[in-house]
Amino acid sequence: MVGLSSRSAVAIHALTMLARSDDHSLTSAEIADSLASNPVLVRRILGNLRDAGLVWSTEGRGGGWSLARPAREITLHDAYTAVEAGPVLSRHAHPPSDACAVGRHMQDLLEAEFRDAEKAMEERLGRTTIAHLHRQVQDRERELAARDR
Amino acid sequence: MVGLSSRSAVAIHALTMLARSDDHSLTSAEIADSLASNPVLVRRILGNLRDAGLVWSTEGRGGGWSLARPAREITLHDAYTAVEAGPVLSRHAHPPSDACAVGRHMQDLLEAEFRDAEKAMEERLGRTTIAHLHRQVQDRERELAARDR
DNA sequence: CTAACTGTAACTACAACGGTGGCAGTATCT
DNA sequence: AGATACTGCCACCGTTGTAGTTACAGTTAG
Repeated sequence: MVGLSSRSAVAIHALTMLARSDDHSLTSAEIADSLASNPVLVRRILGNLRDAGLVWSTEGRGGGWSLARPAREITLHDAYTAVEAGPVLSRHAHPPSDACAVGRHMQDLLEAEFRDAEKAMEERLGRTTIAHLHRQVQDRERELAARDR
Repeated sequence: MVGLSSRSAVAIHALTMLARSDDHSLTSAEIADSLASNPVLVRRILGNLRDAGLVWSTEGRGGGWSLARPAREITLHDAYTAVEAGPVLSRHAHPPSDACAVGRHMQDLLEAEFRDAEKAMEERLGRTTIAHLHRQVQDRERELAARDR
């Protein structure tokens, strides 16, 4: 029931913020503010994104984070795989009994099924880019501005 | 990284065992043996499957568990939804800041994306039935028997 | 009435999570 | 030089969900 960590959500949120300000870098504190979280957590996750080549950071005063490539070339799947290590559907906690015909084969069979299912999910995540989310945010902001006029 | 619980794996494993012995019921102890687990855990999970109408149980001596409908009418998705409550991709831990344009909309946008992705996964799980897994187990057993001849 | 089951509650040990504080390293500004 | 503002990293905390276990009440068949 607990689901996976919320790291993907944080990563995608941060990437969208970086896409929004592509002319200047953002600090982990600024991103943490938007997330109502704290800078260390943000740096942990953005560190993963950097290892995956999605963003880069500069140290020292005036430092911060920027996208390493155009937002339209970063998918949600990229963010997901960068920060979320394990499988989504978890397998048997122990290997089942070898004395049972079902036990002998179920692990293999489930592995194949679960992998396919996860692949379907990841494939769907790969269809949306950060640029797409960024544009949606802009559209919604424009809509709000028009309503207030 | 931790992924979801292994309840789906247990549920599918148990359902396949029940499909295999559709003329007699199985006890939670027998199923637990095959899983190298323990009966209480099995009863917990099969209880969920019963609530979902996938299996039924009889109490008392000679009691046990049976499928409530044909194995070809039970998909992995049925098992999954019966035992796994929460979302697979987890959302923001907190609502983001309302003071940030990205924060204002990201939760909604992510919800839509993640829901689509989860749907893709569930749709794939819905394509495989317990009967299918059962047949695969039989095939593999036949293959093993042929090899030993 | 005893044996063999389900059903459920209570408990343990453990792992991962979000979150926090501290501090070394690094770059910029004055 | 020295202060300032960042990243990077480590160690720790409290909370939560997990698998697993014990215990026991309820139910049915022999």
